[in-house]
Order: sequence, then structure tokens, then C-alpha cells
Amino acid sequence: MTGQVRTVDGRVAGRRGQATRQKLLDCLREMLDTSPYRDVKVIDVARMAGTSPATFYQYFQDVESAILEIANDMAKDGQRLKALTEGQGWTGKGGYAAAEALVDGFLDFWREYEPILRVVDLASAEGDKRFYKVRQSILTAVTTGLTEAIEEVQAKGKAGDEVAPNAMAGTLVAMLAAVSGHQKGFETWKIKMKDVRPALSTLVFMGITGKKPPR
Amino acid sequence: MTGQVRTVDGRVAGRRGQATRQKLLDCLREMLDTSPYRDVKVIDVARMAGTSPATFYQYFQDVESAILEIANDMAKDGQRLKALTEGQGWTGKGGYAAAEALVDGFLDFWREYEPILRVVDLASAEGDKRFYKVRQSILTAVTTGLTEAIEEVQAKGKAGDEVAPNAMAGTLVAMLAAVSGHQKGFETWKIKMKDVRPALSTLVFMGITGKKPPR
DNA sequence: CATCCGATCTGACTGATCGTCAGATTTCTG
DNA sequence: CAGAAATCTGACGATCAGTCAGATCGGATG
Repeated sequence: MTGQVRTVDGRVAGRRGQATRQKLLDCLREMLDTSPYRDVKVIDVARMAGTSPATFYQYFQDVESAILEIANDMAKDGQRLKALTEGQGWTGKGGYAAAEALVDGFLDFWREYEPILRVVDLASAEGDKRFYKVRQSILTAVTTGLTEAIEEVQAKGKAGDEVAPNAMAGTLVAMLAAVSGHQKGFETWKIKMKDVRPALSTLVFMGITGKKPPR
Repeated sequence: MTGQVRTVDGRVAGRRGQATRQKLLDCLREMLDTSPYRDVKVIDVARMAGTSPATFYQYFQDVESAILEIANDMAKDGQRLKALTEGQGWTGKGGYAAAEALVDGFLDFWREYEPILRVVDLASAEGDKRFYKVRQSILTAVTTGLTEAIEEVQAKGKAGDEVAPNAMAGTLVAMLAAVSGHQKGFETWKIKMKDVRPALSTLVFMGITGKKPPR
């Protein structure tokens, strides 16, 4: 799957090439930490990496492609979120703990990759399928996990015509992603993340079980 | 508040000037509908408006400032969302209907201003205070409305140490904004908006009342 | 209607970045 | 160390940002 690293013109990159490429990616990521996406210039990234713009274009089609690369690595790391939906039952006290773990996992993950996820979100919303795919690869795992959990709960209960499990799961995941992506915003405002965590956990729990969490 | 329209160098714009300015804003908005934010060029906007780049810079500092202008108009329109949290009680069947109305209001609003909201979201997350303020002016009204609703419900009930009302409200609003902003994404995927609406309404209702909605 | 004047627009320019390519430089191989 | 392969870069044409002085427009005046 993860084929060898190649240059734009298809040659396989050697040791030195890989190092340069990686350095460019690192610098790009740092750049995104500090500058608005719209203002990230190839020339700045190259300068920071101590190389020339031409070198950048040897390894990447354009800035977007390079970010996509970083995003792919991130998505690989993101697969660990999947585990947070599996294994434990979702009812009762253990269920609420599971909800809390899921929430914390999201918050941490988003905090770590915040600038990249911003770009991924934008590009996805703008219809770029490559980025949409990356975003989905992170969210899908969690969404399907939650979908199964909801289906299980609904099967157990007398279950009338409930909310569609996958819609509820998708909504919960979108909520988690959104709040995670605006952590700074919340804190700049009058809302403490300390209070947001239980709010999220409660909504996740209620979305899955349909009940108020136990105290 | 809404002072006269001024050029960059402080002169008050007359009829012709206002028309030109508006045309530029319209073209910019159309541009954002079709091109990625990062690719929107002043020169293209000017060309589309049948004028020259120099004219653009007569009315706007840069592309961001112009978008901010559009965003401000949008925010003004967005104040109508406030009404959706007021007036009706949130308990029982009427409460669920209110939740549905709120959800629909959000979905419609976001659909209408999608490309602008994308940029507002990004710029806010990137720390641009001007855009953050616009975003807040839309969300705050709704958030405070919901906060009051939750406080009211909690006061009525025996209310132990519940979730912080403003955190819950902020979370619900973030959820609504997120899902609204990814409507296309949901549909491209396997989730129907037809199913998402009740999921959202249910979460809103449960977040406020702590109970499952009545059937 | 001719003239004038402020409002408005634009051609033209400088500087910055993009994206490319041929050729220089470095590293590897034997 | 020579030769080949890999890697890097200076330099270039094209595009866009942003500025300014001067051209044009449109209404007011006599």
C-alpha cells in the first residue's frame, strides 16, 4: 500500500531525497502552525528547510499535495480512535466512562493535529475528494463503531421507530469533531473546556442509549 | 453603527462607487461559490466585475477584508436564528417541535451561506479575531437562548449537579453548525439528511431537557 | 450647451511568487 | 578515483499583488 516515496517525475527517492522531502513536510507543518493557510508560500517553506523552491516541486505537485501527504500520516495515526468505540458495553456506568474516553480521545487527537485538520476540513467542504477521503477515513471508523453500538442498544430495548443509527452516529461524530476543532474558541469565550467535556460525554451517552447518564 | 461606505483612503463613496463596490462583493461571493478559497485572486474578481484590480483596492484592503464585509451582512441576517430559541417552552411535544424548528433554521441558514461560512470558520480557527467576532455574533445569540432554556429546565427539575448549561448550549450549537456545514458531505456518503434531521432534533431536545423526546 | 470639478477608474509599474528546466553539485558504485 | 546516478539550484518567463499618477466620467453651474 505505502509504495516507495517517489519524486514528481516518478523516480524512486533515495536516502538523501527522503530526508529532504521529510524536512520539507516538517517545515510545511510548522508553517501551518503559525501562518494562515492562505498565506503559506512554497518559497517560505523552502527557505525554512534551507533549500530552494525548485526542490520542493521535485517532491510535490503543489502545496495542497504536500499537505495531503501530512494528512495521510495523520489519518494513519487516527485509526487508533476506532478502538475507543469497541469492546465495552455502552449501558450503565461503564457506558458513560466509555463516552468520556471517546470524548477525550477526540479532543486530544484534534489538539495534536489542529492546523492540519483545519485545512482538511476546508478542502473537504470545498469538494476536494482527496481530502474528503482522508477525513472520512478518520471519521468512518468511529462512526461505524458507534452505529453498531446504537443498533445493539436499540435491539435490546423495546425499540419503536427510533432515530436512524447511522445518522445519529454521524451526527455525534460531527459534533465531536466540531467541538474538538474549536477548543481554543471555546476557551477564548466564556466556556471552559472543563465544562464542555461532560457536556459532550453526556450527549454521546444519550445519543447512544437514549437515556440520561447515571450519576 | 453602519457608517457610510468609505473607500480605503477614507473618502465617502457616492452612488457609482457604491454600485461598483457592491458588484465586486457580488462577484467575490460568486467566486467563492466555485473556487477554493486559496485560489481566489483579486485579479479574477476584478475581471468578473468588468473592472480593474486597482479599483478593487480602492474599496478593500485585501480579499479577506472584502469577505469580512460579506460575512458581516450574513451575520446581520443570522440574527433571525435567535428567535428560534425564544418564546416556546422546551418540555413535552412542543419542545421537540421547537428543536426541529431550530435544526431546520440552522440547516437552511448554513446552506444559504455555505461558502462564506467555510471561510469564516477557517479564519476563526486560525485566530483571526475579526472573523471570530462575526462567527460569535451568529452563534452567541443562539447559545445564550439555549443556555437560558437549559437553566430553566434544570431549575424546574430536582436538578442535582447537572452539566453546565452554557457548555451544553455551546456544544449543541457547535454540533448544529458542524453538521450544517457538512450537509453535502453527509449526502455524498451513505447518510441521508432526512435521517440526520431527527437525530439532531433528538440530541437538541435531550441536551436541553435531559429526556428522550416523546413520540 | 460649454465648462468645471470632484468622484471614479485604470494603465503601467515594482516587487513577489509560481512553476520549469537545463545544468551544476553531491553521493554512490565499482 | 572515474563514471553514473541522484539530487539540488540558479535563472527564467509567467502571473499576481499592491500602488500611484493621470485619464475619464457624470453631474452641477452659469
